[in-house]
Amino acid sequence: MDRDHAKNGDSLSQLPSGVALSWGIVKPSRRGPKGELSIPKIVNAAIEIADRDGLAAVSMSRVAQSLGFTTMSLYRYITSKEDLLVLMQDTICNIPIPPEEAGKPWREEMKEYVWACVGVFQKHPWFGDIPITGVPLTPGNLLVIDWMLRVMKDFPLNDFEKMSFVLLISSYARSVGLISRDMDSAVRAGASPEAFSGFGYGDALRQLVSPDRFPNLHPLVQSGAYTEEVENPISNDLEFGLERILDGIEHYVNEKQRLGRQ
Amino acid sequence: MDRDHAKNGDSLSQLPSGVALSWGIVKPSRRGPKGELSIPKIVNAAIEIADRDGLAAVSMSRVAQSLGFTTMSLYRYITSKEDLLVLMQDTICNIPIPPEEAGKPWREEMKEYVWACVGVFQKHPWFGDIPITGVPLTPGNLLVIDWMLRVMKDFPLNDFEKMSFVLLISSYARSVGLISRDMDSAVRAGASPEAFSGFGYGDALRQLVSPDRFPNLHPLVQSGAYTEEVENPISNDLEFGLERILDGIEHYVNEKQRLGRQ
DNA sequence: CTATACTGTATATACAATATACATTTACTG
DNA sequence: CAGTAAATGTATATTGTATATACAGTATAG
Repeated sequence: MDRDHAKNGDSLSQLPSGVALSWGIVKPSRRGPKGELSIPKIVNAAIEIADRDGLAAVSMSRVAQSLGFTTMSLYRYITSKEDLLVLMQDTICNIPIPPEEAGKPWREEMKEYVWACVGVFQKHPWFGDIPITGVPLTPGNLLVIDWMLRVMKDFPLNDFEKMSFVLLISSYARSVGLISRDMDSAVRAGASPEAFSGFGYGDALRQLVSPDRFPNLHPLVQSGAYTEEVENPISNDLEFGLERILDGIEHYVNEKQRLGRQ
Repeated sequence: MDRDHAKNGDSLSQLPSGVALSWGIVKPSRRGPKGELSIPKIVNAAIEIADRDGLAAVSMSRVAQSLGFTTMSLYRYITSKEDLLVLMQDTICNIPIPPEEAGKPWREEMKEYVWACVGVFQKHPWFGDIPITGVPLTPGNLLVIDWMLRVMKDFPLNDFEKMSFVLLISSYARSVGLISRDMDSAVRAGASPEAFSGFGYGDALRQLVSPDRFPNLHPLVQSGAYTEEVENPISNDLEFGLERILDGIEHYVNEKQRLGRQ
């Protein structure tokens, strides 16, 4: 038991400090004044600033200032700015997970997941600016993975196949989220009345993308299809890609089931 | 023609300055001393630094220093650090594109593309740290898109469907590239002999991921499948996902062809 | 030849993250 | 209850960042 305890303490303390904080691992303080600040207060203040002015606006001094404290006071709660970013990320990823429902089609639920992720990107455009450092380790992220595993509970697949699908879907969700976000911000920026037809870089590309150097891209640039100057609402575009991925998953599961039966 | 000229200048100069530079758009200097520096020299120096010490190590002063010039000299060639990042990105994306080959299966070629992208991430791990600001606009990126359109030349699809597929494949390539990169760096970091079995965060997660809060993830964490402590080489994992996407594309193309024939 | 435009540089500004030392406040221990 | 240990928030300083500005030198066009 002693060894167990030591081992436990060790393996937990080997976690990146931000990850440890996200799990609520803090050494309890027995003496000294009660902290006036708190990690949630700091994280929420940072999120508010990022929502309003972007991730670049989140500096330790700005966060502290918005709370009425000095810059260095924050370092009594987190060890570095990196911690803060981890905590911000985990906080906004904590989306409500729909309760298990008996006959719900798995395709619907995976779509629900992707659009929920996109929603996070739209609510918090800075989300995509936080670099991914590795495998998800924080509780908010893991709850979402747990959800996706629940969806695939009855698939005739092993754990690794399921994890591959989680990876596939979540990668696509991130991509879609980033694109949606950029689209949103472009719309917000180009909402001025005259900026409609000549907006974007279509004209410039039409000069630069020559038919000899870019034989296959050239017609798409000329027609304006590349720069989306013509119909084709992007939401359909992203849904379209998702349907292809789900088709691919479905095909694999069916094939596996077929092989299992015979 | 006058108006044309004016319009041309306008639309080109509306491009982000880094993008303009990537197309070689610079106002030619007629007087004054010849520049000792040049954009390629600056960009290559920056790439070297990033390759060696990561993107964070690329500062204007460090780049200038490595070239034997002062920080501010760089601003005679680029307008901001953002330009430099755009140029770095475009430079390393300029991968050799295989010549068109008659009977080559499209699936093979798409895989070739994805692994080529992954190669870029492995050669230049900082690639994934450069945020994507929007639609690709620089020549290196567009050449790759041209390649993918070439692969789909004979697909019975319209331009938008093809662009959707380009988006789908390139998004996945980026995801795979990021993961491969992180894997590589983890291997490099954990290559020390004792770091094999206890390496990573498996032990910590086994304590934190409780069966009641994470009913579906719990068994994967316990078995070590989640933290990859057990077999399952990730290269197969990523190939696996790609095959699913290609299955989804194939399924769609077949369906479309079938509908077209009847 | 000279005015012009361009080069590289020196200096300065305004931030950034964070290390360190300190006064203050609290609560556990004897 | 007293005293000590620990924790908090702050002030200050260090180092590093991007970049604005002004300037001295240089090569070219007229």
